[in-house]
Amino acid sequence: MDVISSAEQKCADNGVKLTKRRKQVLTALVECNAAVSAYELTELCNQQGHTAMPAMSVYRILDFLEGQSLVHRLSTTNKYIACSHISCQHSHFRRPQFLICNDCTRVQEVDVTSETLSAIERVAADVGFNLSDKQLEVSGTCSDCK
Amino acid sequence: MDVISSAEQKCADNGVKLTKRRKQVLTALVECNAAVSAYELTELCNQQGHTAMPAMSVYRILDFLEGQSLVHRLSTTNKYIACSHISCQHSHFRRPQFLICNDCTRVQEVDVTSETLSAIERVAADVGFNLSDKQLEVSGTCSDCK
DNA sequence: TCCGCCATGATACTCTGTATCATCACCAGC
DNA sequence: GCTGGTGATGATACAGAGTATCATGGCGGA
Repeated sequence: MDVISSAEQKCADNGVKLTKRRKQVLTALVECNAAVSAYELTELCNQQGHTAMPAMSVYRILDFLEGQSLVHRLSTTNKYIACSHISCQHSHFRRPQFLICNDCTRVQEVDVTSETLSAIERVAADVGFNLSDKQLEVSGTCSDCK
Repeated sequence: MDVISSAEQKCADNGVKLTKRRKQVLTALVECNAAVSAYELTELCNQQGHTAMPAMSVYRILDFLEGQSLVHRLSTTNKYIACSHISCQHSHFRRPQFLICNDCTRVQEVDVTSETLSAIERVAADVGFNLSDKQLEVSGTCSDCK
């Protein structure tokens, strides 16, 4: 079962539809296999595109896909990547951690270990801070680039 | 010794100057005691302002101040805060961790514990990733807002 | 078939950040 | 004091990112 079919299934389970346009955006993002900005993604869609994809739609569709946990938004770089776990039964109850390569912009999605999380929570708790559910983003150099 | 004088001293030690304009920006940022965008800061400067402060200058000056570790840039929100340690002898050899309150936008700057850092490094190393020197930013709710 | 709802199209706008060149202030050397 | 160089600032224009708003289109249910 390919990625898009899995995504379609997940949407159906949630009672929403993965329309043609949404598929087109998700497909482009999956295929480019990197973190891209909304405008870069617009361009990608338009390259393979039959009908023009306006940037406005890409933003809306990315919001939708993010809500379905099919894509992730990296707030440090304002870019988007396809979730690594579309085809599996992985749930996002643990906060994801993104390793962003400074050289090739490739992004690796890993799970934060409970060890990491509790270490961060402890530091936060010391100053009376409650963590919300946001993800962790750290940058560095990936195995290919070093 | 007040914050601005300390900042001036640190700049002098590095052989650079904290000019009148730079002081003005730093003062505004210290006084507002929150994370603000470059344009918000521009407005703040212009409110108390004698002579108009162009946004362009604020960007340049923020770059400068960041280079001197007098301010920090939060990349998840594209905002800036004054460093909490201007008046003390704190060095930034450890990576700072920022706790960002979703409600009041107040930001708490704490040191990453070596425990946290090594936990994250271990996860990264598992997938062949070398961390660079960037800071950690997590969001949540501060003690005043909960 | 008609209506309503949601997705998409289209346009305009704001906010953020950068590039570029002109001007100014300050210091060194004469 | 004058002059020239250097770094800081001023001013303008532009590129990029994201939002607001209203119009249009397609699909399912009554």
